[in-house]
Parts: sequence; C-alpha cells; structure tokens
Amino acid sequence: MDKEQITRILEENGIRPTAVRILVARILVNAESPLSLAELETSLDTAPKSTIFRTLNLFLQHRLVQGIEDGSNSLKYEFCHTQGNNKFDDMHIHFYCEECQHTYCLKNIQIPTIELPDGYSMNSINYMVKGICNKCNSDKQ
Amino acid sequence: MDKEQITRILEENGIRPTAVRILVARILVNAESPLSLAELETSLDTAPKSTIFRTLNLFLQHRLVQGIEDGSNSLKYEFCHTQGNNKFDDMHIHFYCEECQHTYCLKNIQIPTIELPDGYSMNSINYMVKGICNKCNSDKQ
DNA sequence: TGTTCATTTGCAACCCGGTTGCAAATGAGT
DNA sequence: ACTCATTTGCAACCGGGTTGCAAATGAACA
Repeated sequence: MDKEQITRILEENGIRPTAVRILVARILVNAESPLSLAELETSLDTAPKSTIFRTLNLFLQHRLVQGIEDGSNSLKYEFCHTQGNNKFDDMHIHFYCEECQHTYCLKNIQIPTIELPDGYSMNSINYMVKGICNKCNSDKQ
Repeated sequence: MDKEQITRILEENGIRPTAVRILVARILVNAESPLSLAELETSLDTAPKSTIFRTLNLFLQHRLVQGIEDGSNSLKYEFCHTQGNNKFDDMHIHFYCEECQHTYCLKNIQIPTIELPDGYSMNSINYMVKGICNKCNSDKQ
C-alpha cells in the first residue's frame, strides 16, 4: 500500500498524517502478523520508541489498530483491515506458539461470540489460543 | 477450605506443601476473582514477592493455577477448580472492566471452542472480553 | 513569504511488574 | 543430631512501557 492510500486512511480516521505516523501505519498495514513496540522500533530505527509508542496509542484510540495480548509480556499491535462501521467483523482468533514465540493471526477463524450477562457492555474481545504451531510441530519429528 | 484440604491438593499435584505454598494456595482457592502478584503480596505481607512469584510459577507448571492476561499489564492468577484429568472443562470466559479495572470470572459462560488448522496443537485458551461491567454501567446513570 | 500558535517529536529519565543470584533457613531422610 | 537438597528472603537487576520537557514541525493567517 502506498503513501497516498495510507494518508487517506489516516485522514478518514481523523488522524493528522505526519511522516512518522505514515511510516508506522505502513508497516502495520503490510505486516502479516501482529507486531510489538520493540519490533516496530527496529523496523523504524529513525524514530525513538516514545514516538512510536504515542503513535500506537493514538491509533488504538481511533481503533485503527487493535492491541493483542499474547502473554509474551509485550503488547502486539495489529492493523484493523475492516475499516468503516463494521470493524467488529474482523475479529479473528490469534495463536501463540509457545515454542517459537510467534503470534499468528488465524484470519479465517472468526471469534465465536457469547452472550454477556445483563448490564455488561462489550468493547472488544481477545480470543487467544496457545500451543505449538504447525511449523514447530513438524520440526519435532 | 482448611489447611488439610489445601495440603492434600498440593500433594495430589506433586507439590511439597510448605508453609508459604499453603498460604498462597489458600488465598487463590478462596478468591472470587483472579489475583495479581501485587494483590497476593499485600494479602501476604509476610512473604516477599520473589517467593510468591516462584510459588505461582510452580503452580502454573503443575496446572494448579491458570494465568490470565487481562491487559492490565499484570498477569492474574486463578485457581483451577476442576481438578483431575478434565481440567479443560473449567474454561470459562473473563471480563475486564475498563472503568473499574476489575477482572471478573464469568464462571457460567464457557469458552466456545474452535477448530485449529492442521498441525496446530492447543495447550490453553484465553477468552477475554473488555468493556464496562454492570456495576459501573449502573453507576453512570 | 514570514509570523504565530498548537501539535508532534526526540531525548532522557523514570516507573513498575517481573526475574535472578546468592546466602540463609527449612525440610526430609538417615 | 547430621547431611544434603529444597525453599525462602533479600537485594539487585531487567525490560517494556510511560512521562516531562524542550526543540522541531505543521497549519493558519497576515
């Protein structure tokens, strides 16, 4: 995705498209799996982590990215590809491999929804499966 | 639950029942919601956090407790009430209130299971819903 | 184009949950 | 009581995340 498209996405979400923000957004859009702050920091050795951190928080507030807790004690960030008002449609599960420590997006497995008790309102869901991935399983034998 | 019962549970799980372990286990067994290391530390002002930490890790290894990531950037620990070989039966969802920062066990809502792609094997699932709890919702109006 | 003011960025320092090394205390087996 | 492995307490450390503040940048306008 090129600079113009990223810029448009940022503007559509009410975010001023500065240089750093476009860089961060581009990396996230093109990533095939959720990235940590540290991973973004190494991809972007021009910007300090505080700036990236603030950028990510801004994106979170605008629901442009989603935070994923995979238990690796560093939050991962994933771009929300379904823009517009049906962002909930994109809720897929994630898989954390306890061997290679990689977090996979299982994009084609939707999170099964549940009914909350009366009075509870929902903002987001995290469905995180942990185990061993196919690559590590096949390496073992 | 009294000391004898706790001791028995520890022994059944191959854990030597020392004084500190019994204390930690008792708090967790009687807790109505998952507790953080810091919360256990204040309940147990006799033991330092390093000891509690190691005890919790031991319990985790033996699957006597379950770790729950609620996004509050401190891991919560919950006792696995279903002992024996059907521990997976106890997998219920959790709810994190973004207002009062409390983590609820919704014990009577089971985690809907999914089918993993070929080659992936599962060790555990975390189903975490975030939003506003009934108490905070009713306080608002 | 130059000026002004709000926003954003970079840096450095800090916070805090988690983790470790090591010596002292405890516990099980003799 | 003696010995050896395990557990505990303390203190120091680590690393992800967060913040304060001054410099840089950007938008609006004369």
